[in-house]
Amino acid sequence: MPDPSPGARPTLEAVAARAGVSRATVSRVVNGGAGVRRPLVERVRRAVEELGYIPNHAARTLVTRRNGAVAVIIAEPEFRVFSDPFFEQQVRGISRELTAHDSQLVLLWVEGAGDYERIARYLGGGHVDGALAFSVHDDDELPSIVRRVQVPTVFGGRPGWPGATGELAVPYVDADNRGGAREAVRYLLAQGRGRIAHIAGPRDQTSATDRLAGYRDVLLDADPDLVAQGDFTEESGARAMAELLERRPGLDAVFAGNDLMASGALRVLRERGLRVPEDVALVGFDDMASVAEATDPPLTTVRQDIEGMGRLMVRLLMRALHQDGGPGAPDAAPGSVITPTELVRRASA
Amino acid sequence: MPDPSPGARPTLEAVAARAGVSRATVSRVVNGGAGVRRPLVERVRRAVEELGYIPNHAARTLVTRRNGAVAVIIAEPEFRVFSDPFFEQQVRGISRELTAHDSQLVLLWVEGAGDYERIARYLGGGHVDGALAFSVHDDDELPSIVRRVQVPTVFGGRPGWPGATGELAVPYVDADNRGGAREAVRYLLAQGRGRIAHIAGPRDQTSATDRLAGYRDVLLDADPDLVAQGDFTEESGARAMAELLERRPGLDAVFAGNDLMASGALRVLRERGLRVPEDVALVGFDDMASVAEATDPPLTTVRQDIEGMGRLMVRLLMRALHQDGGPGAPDAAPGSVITPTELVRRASA
DNA sequence: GGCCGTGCTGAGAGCGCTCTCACCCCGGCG
DNA sequence: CGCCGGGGTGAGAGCGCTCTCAGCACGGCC
Repeated sequence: MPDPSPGARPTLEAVAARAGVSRATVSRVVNGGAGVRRPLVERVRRAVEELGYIPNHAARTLVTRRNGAVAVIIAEPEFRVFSDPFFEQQVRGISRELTAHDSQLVLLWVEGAGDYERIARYLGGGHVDGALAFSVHDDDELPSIVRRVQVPTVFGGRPGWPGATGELAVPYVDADNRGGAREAVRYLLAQGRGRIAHIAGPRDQTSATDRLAGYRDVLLDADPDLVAQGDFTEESGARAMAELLERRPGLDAVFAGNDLMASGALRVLRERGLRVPEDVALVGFDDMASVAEATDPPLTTVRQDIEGMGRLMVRLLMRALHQDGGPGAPDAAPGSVITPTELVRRASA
Repeated sequence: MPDPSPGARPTLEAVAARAGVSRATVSRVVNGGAGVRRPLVERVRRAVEELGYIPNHAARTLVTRRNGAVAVIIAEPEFRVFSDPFFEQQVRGISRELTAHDSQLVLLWVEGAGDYERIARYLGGGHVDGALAFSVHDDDELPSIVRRVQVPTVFGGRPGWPGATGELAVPYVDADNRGGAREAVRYLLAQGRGRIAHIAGPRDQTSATDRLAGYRDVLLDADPDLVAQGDFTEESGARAMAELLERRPGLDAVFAGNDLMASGALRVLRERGLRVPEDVALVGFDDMASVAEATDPPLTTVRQDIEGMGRLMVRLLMRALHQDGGPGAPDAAPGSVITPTELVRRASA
């Protein structure tokens, strides 16, 4: 009875008819009900309920030019993308915050370099209100694409391409890698450690170079041989540790660029019969639960609120979106945000 | 010059005007150009090019009732969802196939039990053409929801709830777990192994119970003490192996429910001084690269084409979608598909 | 040579919604 | 008591596209 033709979804029109009001009034009620008298609101609400009315998204988008969807762009540089627990947490934060903003998450998986054309077309097609992108490489086309198609975009991780701080700047959210690194090193210093080594992450990722910079900020005249190169993998951490031990056997502390490398370093340290933290104190970065808490001894490390960063990316984007929305405001670029880190003391240092 | 007002995207109308044809003709060309004379097609194409015309998705959806989007529903039972390499590969397959079908992937992350209401509303709102869901638990609400809101849905993994083979059946894609298990056990048999143990995965996942069933298919009168319970984690594999060794020290082969458990079992085997495969042959399942190739010795295991399964899920869904599309065909449920597995011989057996 | 396909093209009617106005009704004021 | 102003409501014009159907030109047939 409430639904005359079972196949067809009820429209605004149907609700209006049932409630005995105009389409406009129903629309107002559905969108918050501001400026509609109480009894009418009630009546419309009831009609919506009875008919099981659900607004047609496409129709709404057609006129409002908003589609309540945000693209999350994943450029796959290597094998692990998803499997990165880091990424999972970030996406979770994004998903949650998006839900809170009544928006959907559209996943755009870039399938290699040739695929950017497709991405550009999609982004340019106005299918999404904005986009979120991750730690793009320095030569990535993404920044120029989003600029060209004018899609508000927030990046995860500080971009490192030349000019990223100037005219090619993009809004981003990143942890305070440099500050966190400084804190870690200062902590080691405070523990009385004198020869603090660093295992650095890949040179083309700002998260790695920023941490290295933080290390140098504190240890202004650090012995260059106390810095070894890794690539954020466990394996590379082990290799770097071995190298370090060979070059500077007397080192008494290691600040690793991330937990994975710290874990590799720890393995080598124990193999060589060095006690942690007695002989060598060890600090990681990330506070990746599956690693930092699982090692023996558990890792003292620098925590960053990854899920929070995801949420923040969305919030930044939403702010930019609501600020103007319409075209003609080419530079409503949301500002970037650096989120604080926190030293988590466990047993390794 | 081609673009009079820089802010505004060109519409069909604009293209029509520029090409000197009607909107209808432009529409025809944009959608394939069937039934339009050659020269006109060219002219329209050129106009599209010059204006940089991109069809408005919302407008199209409004009339066609198709939105070129498919929801991927992730119900998060435990911590790792994304981080599961299994899942990553599946999503990659889905993403690729969806792209081939010109569709988008909308990620729906279920945030706990109370969140199903939101999911139902979204699915019911006709925002997506169909949905893809994964290895739902037996008491999951998802199947009943998609049934209620009538959204064509394909499941990944054979559902195990009561009635799943009858009136509550849903279309799914799964690997031939049972057949693969049979092959693995037969292989062990052919190697002359007589006391073959099994480390089973969680009882509430059909992938695990199917593998156990396959094991039993071959070893009809298997000693019940040769089966130990695990939960698909490395740790549980180690525990189960220890148990097995205690109960039946004379076992000469182990078929583990997945590679992770096999890896755990391998660890324990070596700790006890047992040689693999000389003393105990070991076979895993999944052929998860990061595990099966990394162990020492590398694992003989049963491979399943995970990415292919993802693609298949999409293909099944698309078939159901194109088959009818409109309402009124309540039971256009696509059939299920079981994909073959393959035994990969490495050094562990 | 007239008639009927056949093949293209264009006109126009929506799809379901939002949003601007015009309108109406009422209270307050002159 | 008439007039003005303001809050509440409805009418109607689109948003950009698809799709049906009418119309037109052309060729083959009787």
